[in-house]
Amino acid sequence: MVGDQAPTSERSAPRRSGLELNERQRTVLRAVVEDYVMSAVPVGSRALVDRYRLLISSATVRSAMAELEALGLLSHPHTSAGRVPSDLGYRVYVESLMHESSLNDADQLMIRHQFSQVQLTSNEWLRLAASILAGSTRSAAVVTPAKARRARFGHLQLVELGDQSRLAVLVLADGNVVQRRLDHAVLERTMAGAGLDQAQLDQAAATINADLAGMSAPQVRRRLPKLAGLTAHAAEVVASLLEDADTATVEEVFTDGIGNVLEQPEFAEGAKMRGVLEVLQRSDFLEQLVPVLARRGGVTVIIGHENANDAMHEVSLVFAPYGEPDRAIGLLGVLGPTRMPYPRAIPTVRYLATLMNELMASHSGETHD
Amino acid sequence: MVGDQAPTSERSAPRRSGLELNERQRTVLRAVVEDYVMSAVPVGSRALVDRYRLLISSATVRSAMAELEALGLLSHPHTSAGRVPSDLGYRVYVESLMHESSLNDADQLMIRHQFSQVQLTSNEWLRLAASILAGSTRSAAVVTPAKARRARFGHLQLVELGDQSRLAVLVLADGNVVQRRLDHAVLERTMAGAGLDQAQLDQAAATINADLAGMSAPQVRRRLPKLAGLTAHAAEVVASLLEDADTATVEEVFTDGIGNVLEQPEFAEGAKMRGVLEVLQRSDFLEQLVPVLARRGGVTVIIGHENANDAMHEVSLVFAPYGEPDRAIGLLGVLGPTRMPYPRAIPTVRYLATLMNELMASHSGETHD
DNA sequence: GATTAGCACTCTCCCCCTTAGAGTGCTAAC
DNA sequence: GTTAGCACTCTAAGGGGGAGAGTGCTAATC
Repeated sequence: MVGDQAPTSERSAPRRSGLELNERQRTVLRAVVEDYVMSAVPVGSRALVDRYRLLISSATVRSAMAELEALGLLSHPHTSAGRVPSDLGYRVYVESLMHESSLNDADQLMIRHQFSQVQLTSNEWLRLAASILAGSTRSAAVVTPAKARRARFGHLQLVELGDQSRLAVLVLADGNVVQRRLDHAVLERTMAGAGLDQAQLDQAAATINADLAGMSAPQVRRRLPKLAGLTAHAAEVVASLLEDADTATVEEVFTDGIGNVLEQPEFAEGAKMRGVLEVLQRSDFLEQLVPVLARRGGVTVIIGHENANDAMHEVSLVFAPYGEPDRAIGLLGVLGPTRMPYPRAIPTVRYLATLMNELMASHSGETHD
Repeated sequence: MVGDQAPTSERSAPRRSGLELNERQRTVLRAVVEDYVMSAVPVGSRALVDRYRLLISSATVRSAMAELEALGLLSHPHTSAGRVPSDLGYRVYVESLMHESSLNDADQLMIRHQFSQVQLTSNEWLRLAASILAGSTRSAAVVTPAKARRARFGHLQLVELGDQSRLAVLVLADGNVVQRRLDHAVLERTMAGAGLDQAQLDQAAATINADLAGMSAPQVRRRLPKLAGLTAHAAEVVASLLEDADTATVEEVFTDGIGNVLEQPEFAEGAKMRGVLEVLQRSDFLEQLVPVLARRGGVTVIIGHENANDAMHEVSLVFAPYGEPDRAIGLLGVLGPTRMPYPRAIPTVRYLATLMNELMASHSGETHD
């Protein structure tokens, strides 16, 4: 179920055996995590008893804490400071201690309302989703557009713009649209100087639309030798566009709320955030995450060192795929310090993923329609 | 030349009279700025003499510094620290002290080479431009897509996708492409349940293409009552898309190198960057900047408090418009601490703006072709 | 008359020390 | 098993006290 060679080593359940916690340990761990998430200050036994009205003494809490530390769930910044959850501690909390509720109705309504006010452009959805995620979790939000794993031909349109420039607009089977201006020097050469009008372009496009329906880039390539003239040239462009779509790292990533993270004490020195930002912007990090998360489905939480990428060792990701498995898949989620309000983030991410699914379904055509 | 009600109060020349600096003052100011830009440490008279081999004593430098301070060009963090340039000091430096060279040939070649390796998609250009700007100036780069001030109809295509969903693809006169899925419930109602095939869609699109050529949103609106059926519905969609394009804040802003800025000592505490990021992402800040910069042309430098936006008081912008004045205008530039390497940033921004112009021109069709 | 050497003065930065306080771990009593 | 008590540890905060960098002024110099 969990890929072995996955780029991230997240786990979905506390699979280590000796991790049966007794009720007291569970209570203490839960309280430590929740207190630390709120306050960002290492939490001591005394404070815990006071704040959570535990009906036991601080000494008892201390011994429970010592046990939890031995299990690797808590750690000690130094001898005489309070306890801090380890990555594993958060993991156990997320898996089995957290009170996870679905998003309350008021929030759901508010979110739906915001979506209803926006035009039906998918980019606007993505931006809005990022904005809502960021605002609601006080973390950084990341949303990638849904795209098919392998781009397939949908529909081509060749447009003669007023001033002799030409544009190829390719609608992919997954509904995304890519475009490219045509180098008209090349075009004219192809046509041996013959003038091109819209009718000719339309005809070429029609031929191609009939010929290449549903094809992937390699399939179009194989078809190329059978074509000639303008049609061949256009098919060449189609192949190239499909290849671009295949190889492109997730093209546009919508982020929001990076400032939220910069405000967290963990990232008070801004330089710490640098590596994270770079990984997010430049590398194929998200691209690699897509198939992993898609396979798992639902919300995946990746905590600190569970992330194989070094730059991400101090942050947690709460992500979910959205879209239709074999059609177009995108990712959305939040990124923040490991000290993240998981009970808030997880339902929010889950809700937004289902919402995006709904939106995509209702506006992209149910197949049984 | 400089707009009075412009959202930013940048100036293009040191217009205050009593600002005739003598040669010594100029030398000292230049040295202070350059030293401070490099080191980020307030610079003292002694260090200046040593490092810049000035053939005068530190006492002389001190008196020159005192004069510059009286003029408001330098300031004193505290009694016994070195001098730091004020915003005005940087302004004078940029206007009349800086040795501005154009970008050296090697860099130019390197940049061109990178562009030549990228497919002819305008989004890729923008991303690449941001990446180059960020890397080359060690600041944050911002690039907005070129778009027309007022969107005009270019070419409409209605696509029947395989699964009964329909897509309107509108090519604007400025070459940008916007799309919208059509709500087929509405469509079916319009057509009174009649099935729609691609031929009908093509015909409607053809009618509209002939009818609406070059129109802006209000013009299309006025034309609406004269249309009926599918054509009217499509024209309605066109109008709505044009209005979206008009009112949209700059949709996608490509940024890169935010981490560069977070590394600067000025922004060591990450929270300082928060306001800047928010202004950049959320507000219509850049949108408002477009007409101002377009009117001025060339590279505009906005230093610290010259920026009317409070959040931007600790950063400088070096920006230039690109594109064709009456067609489609975009912005590109860098954002960093006021302590910015202007002599590097300005030529780089200028070069990239001209390069983008070239790219747009060569791929969008010269009108005399 | 501009420039410079000399000097007193100021202020930050850093190091060190001390103290207060929070928190622990252990032990013995309950 | 739980708890009170206590000694111990470690940090964080505050307070000198130089050291050093830098200034501004004045008087001497070119």
